[in-house]
Amino acid sequence: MSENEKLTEEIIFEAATVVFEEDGLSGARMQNIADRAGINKALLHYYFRTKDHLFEAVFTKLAQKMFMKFTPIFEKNLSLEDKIRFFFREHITFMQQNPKLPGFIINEINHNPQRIKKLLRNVDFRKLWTTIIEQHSEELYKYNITEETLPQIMTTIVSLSVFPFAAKGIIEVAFDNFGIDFDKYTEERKTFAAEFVIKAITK
Amino acid sequence: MSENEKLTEEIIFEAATVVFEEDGLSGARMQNIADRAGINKALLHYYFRTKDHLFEAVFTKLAQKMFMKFTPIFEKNLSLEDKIRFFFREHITFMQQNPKLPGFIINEINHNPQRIKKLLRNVDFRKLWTTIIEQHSEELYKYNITEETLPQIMTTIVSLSVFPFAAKGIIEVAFDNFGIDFDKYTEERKTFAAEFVIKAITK
DNA sequence: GTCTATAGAAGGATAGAC
DNA sequence: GTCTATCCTTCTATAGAC
Repeated sequence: MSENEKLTEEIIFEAATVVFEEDGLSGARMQNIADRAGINKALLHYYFRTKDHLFEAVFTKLAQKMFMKFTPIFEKNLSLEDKIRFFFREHITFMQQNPKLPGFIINEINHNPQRIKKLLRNVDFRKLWTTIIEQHSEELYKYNITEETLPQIMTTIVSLSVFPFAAKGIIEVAFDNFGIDFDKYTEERKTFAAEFVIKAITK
Repeated sequence: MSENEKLTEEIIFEAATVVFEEDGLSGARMQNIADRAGINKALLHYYFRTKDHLFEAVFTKLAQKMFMKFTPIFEKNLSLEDKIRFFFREHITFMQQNPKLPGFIINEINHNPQRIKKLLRNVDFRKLWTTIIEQHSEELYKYNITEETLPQIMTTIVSLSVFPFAAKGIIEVAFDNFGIDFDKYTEERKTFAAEFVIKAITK
């Protein structure tokens, strides 16, 4: 694979990323991707054979990028409260840089749940949870967290972080009426969401 | 308009609702809608002229259905805490019956923000908020709610309610690993989310 | 490896019979 | 009001020259 070939493939991939994120699989047009990459439509097929192949490559890369952002939680040597603060700060910062990613991934998975099954089949969620429990066993008595409330709390944390970006289109319009700026809102959300959760789970 | 015409139009509308909710505007096929309605493709055009017209009708109806669920909050004569409980109970119940609606609306608005502007242009958000403030002025000293934290709290409440349904595809797969049932989870969420918010905002 | 030209399929829309 | 047949555009994909 020559230097030049590598380059072209990457240019196509990046153009495809933008177009798929914007329009989704069914709404995206190969012509649009070719135009954005500054090359011919036929070249797309030369490098990626079909639209589905190209989409699959883009989706896998983006989904991994998104989900990888969750893993530092299981590694960091921080108190539970600082982990919550760390998560919201890092995750929201990431989405500020990729605001269309949450909506894109959620939508494509809803349209084709198989995609996520394939992607997450190697992830042992239970083991991750055991890790968390063991890391924080000594401080857990302080919080309203049990085996039963865990799913609620986990989804709550993700909801608070991801939803504003997934529903960006609606929220921006609603905020218009209050004269609120979306970027300022997401910046404030990093600390608001963290303290909100900590307050709620502290006994 | 005869009785029969009314009926056909409704059958088409309902078929279109199912297909658009499932596949989105760009993914939906007129043939698919016709098949589901048990009629011919040409009839779709007879009643709704174009695919866009048909979609517009369906989207408007569904979006109104969704947003109407927020309004009782401003009417009910309940304490603030009971309003929060009422909201989660009613709103989640509604989405249990329409689980694909949140993802559909969010996605279509992200693809075309104009849609929601048109729909919400008559809603005076500021007036609604003033109403809330006035209704609960005497009890507000109990809570960590100010003009500045209001947008955060409002979006937090909606996030906790809507996100699990918008991201249903992902959450169900993640829950598989824990042996958790999505329906049981959403049922529990009605009270969990309410108490979580109340705990967090109470001084 | 990259282009032009075009095949071939799919899907939205319409004409016209009944 | 409903159907069959078909038009016409759009889009994915490929053939073939360079």
